[in-house]
Amino acid sequence: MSSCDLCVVRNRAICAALDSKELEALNAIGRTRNITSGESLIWEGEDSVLVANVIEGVLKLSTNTEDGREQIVGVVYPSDFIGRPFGGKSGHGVTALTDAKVCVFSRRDFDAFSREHPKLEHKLLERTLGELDRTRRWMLLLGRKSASEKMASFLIEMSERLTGSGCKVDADKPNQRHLVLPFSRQQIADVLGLTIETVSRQFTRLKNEGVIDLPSRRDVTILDYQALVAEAG
Amino acid sequence: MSSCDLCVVRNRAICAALDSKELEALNAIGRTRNITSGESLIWEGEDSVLVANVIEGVLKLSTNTEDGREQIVGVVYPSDFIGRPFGGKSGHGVTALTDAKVCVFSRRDFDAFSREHPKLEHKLLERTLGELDRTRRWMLLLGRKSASEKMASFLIEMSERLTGSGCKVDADKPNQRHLVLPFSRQQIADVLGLTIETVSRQFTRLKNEGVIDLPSRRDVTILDYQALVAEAG
DNA sequence: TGGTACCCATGATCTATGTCCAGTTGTGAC
DNA sequence: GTCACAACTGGACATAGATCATGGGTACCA
Repeated sequence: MSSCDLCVVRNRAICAALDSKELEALNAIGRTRNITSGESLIWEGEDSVLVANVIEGVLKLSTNTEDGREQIVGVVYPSDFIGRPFGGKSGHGVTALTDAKVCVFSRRDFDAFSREHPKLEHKLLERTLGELDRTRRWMLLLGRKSASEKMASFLIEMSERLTGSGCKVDADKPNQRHLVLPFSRQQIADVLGLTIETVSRQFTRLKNEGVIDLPSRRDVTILDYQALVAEAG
Repeated sequence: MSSCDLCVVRNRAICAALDSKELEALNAIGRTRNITSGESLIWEGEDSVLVANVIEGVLKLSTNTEDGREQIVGVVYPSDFIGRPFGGKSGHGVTALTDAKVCVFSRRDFDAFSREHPKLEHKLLERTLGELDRTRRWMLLLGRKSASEKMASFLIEMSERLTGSGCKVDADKPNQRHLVLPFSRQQIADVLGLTIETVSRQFTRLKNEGVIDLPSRRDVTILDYQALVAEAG
């Protein structure tokens, strides 16, 4: 029995394209790896040497200007794919925001394997097209939205992406939900293209307006989801 | 002889993955279409019904907020691929910036064809991965760069993308190059997440500093490429 | 050759957000 | 417990870029 049979993302990651025999072959060239919060798996600008599937945890993709400003260009969750297949350099670093578990492959091995398995490549293509859509939507936010619109959009996105892992919707209160952010205030600022102070002020404003509650630094209770949707623009 | 044999992007578009027999089959489900400047091929939010290859011209991909602010999320050139294969809605409109010629396919037909031709899907995957890299790089610009850095980055990107079609490098003057922009001032603003006034002021500043010259509204002569690189941050 | 409509440049203001800094809260070590 | 450090909040002020307003080019059409 291959260890993949026990994998929690077996049916959601790109591996879902493979039958058990193929999966065994893929498993033979990969290995699982644990990463602690804050640790990097890939660095910006280095040659692409490895790719991976996320099994557990949340990781950020980020780029920096030479003088140290940072922009988070993507966030990946369990079952998401990481890395740049088919050559080239990695345009962004990949760093764990929480403790994480990933299934890593040498990029060369993975490239060769995927070229022989069109169903896998097809899954990867669908996933990449989806990621491109999501990224382009985020460009509208970065280029054209105000700080308050950015914050509202961020909280909505978080409540959608964290469903199941860090976000619970109570059947009694459909307009209300609770989430545990995998981000510090600075990281939220780096996602939204704002400063930490602006993010902090937006949080307190939303709290004062009764739209959210902040039980602790990493916890957010959305009290009025519709108000957020209206504010997201 | 299929009409593809005469196609100028035959060896650069995703079609390059196909042999002449396969190409004939693809050609049978596609047709060329001329688009005049300003005309749209795909509208934001509509179901994805067609995909296409660009043969001639330049087109923009853009999204809008409900109250009319626009962000250009991508620009496509000859040999680039347009549209969203494998279902879903189009997240952005596609509009010609110049007169253009494209090779269009029904999305359903194309989906079916590509699933039967892994080499085509592979090309499409490589192209999509490249586009995702480029898009993520642009996020750093939108989220973290100043107006002057944005303008410098824009002019550099233009001089790179237009090489061959609208940009000439003179061997005598390697630090100098000429380009014909496919954008109005407003469209440049929509690419950079700025207003038209800021774009205009940046142009005159760069001109006054001797970094560029502006022979006409759509023409830019870069006089000091290195200065632009330094300013792009 | 004059009209008209768009596109662009530029000056004068305004304001959202950045910057700087001081104070507070939470957390983990010993 | 308390010490030390990092994360966060919030006030005061500065400013890049937006907004508003005007006038000049340039192309197109009659």
